[in-house]
Amino acid sequence: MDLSALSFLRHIPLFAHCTDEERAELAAAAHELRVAKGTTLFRRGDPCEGMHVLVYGRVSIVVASKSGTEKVVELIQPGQSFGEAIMFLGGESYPVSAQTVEDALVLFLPASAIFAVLDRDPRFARRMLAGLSMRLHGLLRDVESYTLESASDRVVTYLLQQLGEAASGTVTLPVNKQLIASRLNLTPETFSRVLQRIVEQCDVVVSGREIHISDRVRLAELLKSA
Amino acid sequence: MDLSALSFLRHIPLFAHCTDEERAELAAAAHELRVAKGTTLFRRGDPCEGMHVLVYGRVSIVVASKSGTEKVVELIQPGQSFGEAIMFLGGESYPVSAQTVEDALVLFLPASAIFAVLDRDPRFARRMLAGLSMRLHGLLRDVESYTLESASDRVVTYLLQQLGEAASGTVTLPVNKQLIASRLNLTPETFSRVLQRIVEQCDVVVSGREIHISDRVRLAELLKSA
DNA sequence: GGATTTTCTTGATTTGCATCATTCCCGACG
DNA sequence: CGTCGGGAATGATGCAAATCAAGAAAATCC
Repeated sequence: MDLSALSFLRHIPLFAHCTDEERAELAAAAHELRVAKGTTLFRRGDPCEGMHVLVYGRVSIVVASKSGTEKVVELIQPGQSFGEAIMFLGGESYPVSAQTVEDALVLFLPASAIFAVLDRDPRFARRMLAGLSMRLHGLLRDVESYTLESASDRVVTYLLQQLGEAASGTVTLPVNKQLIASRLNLTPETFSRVLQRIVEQCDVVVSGREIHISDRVRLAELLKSA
Repeated sequence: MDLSALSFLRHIPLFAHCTDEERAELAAAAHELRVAKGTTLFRRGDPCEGMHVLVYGRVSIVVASKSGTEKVVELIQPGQSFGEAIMFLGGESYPVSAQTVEDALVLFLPASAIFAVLDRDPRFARRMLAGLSMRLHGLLRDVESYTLESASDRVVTYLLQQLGEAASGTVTLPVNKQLIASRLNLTPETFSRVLQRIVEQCDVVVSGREIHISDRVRLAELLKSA
């Protein structure tokens, strides 16, 4: 158990620059969770006693309104950590729920272990601060797109972002379209229609979760019309 | 200059538990900015070389879309810090702009000074992590309300939050209604109409920026109808 | 391989909020 | 004192996206 956790940690950006002893210490305290698709790792209101790191699989972070509707606020990819922020607040319970979208391997790191390393290694503290800052930055971008971009702008922005720097290429949606739609704060219906419009106007081809973009610039044109 | 900065820092939560030497060190490096209402402290794209702390006055953090519309993402109150997150990312430029809404006094703390203290005091690192986490939590709540609450729910939620625990009382809007509306992601017109409906249905009285709420529960009722 | 469930698409209709356009209010200031 | 100007209220209209309602297409299961 600890052995594999140890080797995983080495490949997680947040822990990549830790010393071997630090990683060993963390690995010793870690719990490996091998969980099936659809498992809830924690739900809103649960006490938070540590942080999670996703090794493989996908995890969705969702908020639920009292009217029952759920919304994906974040899709966690392998290598990403989640739940740190609540841990640092101390004594707070989770404001969101986390569930696996596929079979997954998750490491759970107890708060005590993290704090122990944190107190003794300022470089780890810096990395942690940078990690939280990046998360914050991401959420800010989300707020920005939710509040002042239109539905189709959000889809285009998302595709361009997934495409990265490349002028053309194929974007593979990490999860099914419903979840992507929720992540972009639109209904599956709207997402479908927007995608269709993009296909018509920007010679983009969609087959299943694969989206082939032949010209990045052509796609970006759609944003200008605003 | 340094003398007053020193005494200010003692009253800022983030620095309240620092040692006197640490605060002295920070104060020595700090710049005091006394700025008039309407001053831009930084704008999107500017390089980030440190963090800001608001001593008095109000500061609005805004994002701007390419179509020219601006949106308030956060209203900074005295005692709050802002701009740390970008500092920790290192070498990034601001994704938002900050401007004063009233005459204000702002402390600017260069990154080097913060990092110096950070590297030597793990307790300060923890406080900083907690601070960022709280910010993150706040943004998450914003995302939640933008995406799954209606306009009137957002207003009610805001009022209840400002009211705090009290069963009744007066909420004073920190800035004018246009900015509050923007902060809640609605137009001034809609804000006005929603307020009016609240006045009619929940015996709430509005006079200028003062909002008298006679019964918290009565106000909260409006949320249930969803 | 066919049946059943889930996911995705497509169409018709509704609606909440923005937008546009006035008007009203109140403090500032000559 | 009047008038000017930004902030706020109110009314009429438009529109983007949600909702409702079926189908079509995949994926999953026996």
